[in-house]
Amino acid sequence: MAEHQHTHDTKPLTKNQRLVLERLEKTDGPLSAYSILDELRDQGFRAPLQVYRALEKLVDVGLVHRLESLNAFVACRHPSCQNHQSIAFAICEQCGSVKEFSEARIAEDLTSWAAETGFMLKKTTIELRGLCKDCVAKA
Amino acid sequence: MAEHQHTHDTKPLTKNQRLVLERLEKTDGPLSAYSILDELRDQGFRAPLQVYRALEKLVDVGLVHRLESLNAFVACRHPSCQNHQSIAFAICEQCGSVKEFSEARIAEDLTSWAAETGFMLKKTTIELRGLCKDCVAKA
DNA sequence: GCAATAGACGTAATAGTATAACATTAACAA
DNA sequence: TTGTTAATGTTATACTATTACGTCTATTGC
Repeated sequence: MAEHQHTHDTKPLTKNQRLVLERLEKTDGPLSAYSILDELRDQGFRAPLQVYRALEKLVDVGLVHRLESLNAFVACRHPSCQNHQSIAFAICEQCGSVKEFSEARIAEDLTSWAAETGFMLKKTTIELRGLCKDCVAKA
Repeated sequence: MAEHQHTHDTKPLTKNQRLVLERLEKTDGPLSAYSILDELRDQGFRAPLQVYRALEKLVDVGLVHRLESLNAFVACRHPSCQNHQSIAFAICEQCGSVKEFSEARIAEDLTSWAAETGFMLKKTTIELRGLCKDCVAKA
């Protein structure tokens, strides 16, 4: 399924992929596939599959990340994301903001755990839930 | 069958909670809420909410974990799980097995990231996808 | 040029996951 | 008993995702 080879990916985005990506990039936070669909009806989107197909490609090439714990998607905010094996997300339960980060030590720890265990690691999902700095300050 | 001991869990499980937990404990792998429902129809289960309500409580007290990337649930295999802030799961994409583990260093890394960032961490989701040792050997 | 092919797209239908809303029953204290 | 709370039962619905199939278009090979 998902090959993380977007360094070699030169093919341009299709129209639908571009529309979905632009919608995500304009939004400061995660969007569900169906809310993307609703926001793209004016551009001719009619069915979920148009969104899901675009998302699949965008996630493949690393321009979009899927947040498993939210069933939602965010545009990648990381300049040239391809070197980070282990991307993590901090999701604020108050304001919904999502902060993407990448810690080398965490990636190393998971890699060494996999090596010790004999697990062939393909992909990691790391999602933190809590309150962002701003929302902590307000509380 | 061993009794689980949770520090903050004094109330005994209700009938539905016990049935759902037993079903998960008998199964070597994750189950979706709806497959639990199907398997408990003989015990009188009729509607998804009976399963979801039981699962919510079981997850709360730590007897069951939710796998976000699978929309599925597993019984906790960890003796006295309450001390592990950062539980992680390695999911085999070939055979579906799930290995639960807990690495102190990862928890420390995430905690220190949160401290530096001002993020008030409530819960972490760490899910690894790949091939387990056995499936790598077979390939 | 012109099939043949492959990929993106459109559309309808359906499968799978989760919760809202409300009625009923059980447990139990005043 | 009666009032209260928690758990349960039930129906309906919302939300998320995929299957199946048909069309269109761009490219490839002849």
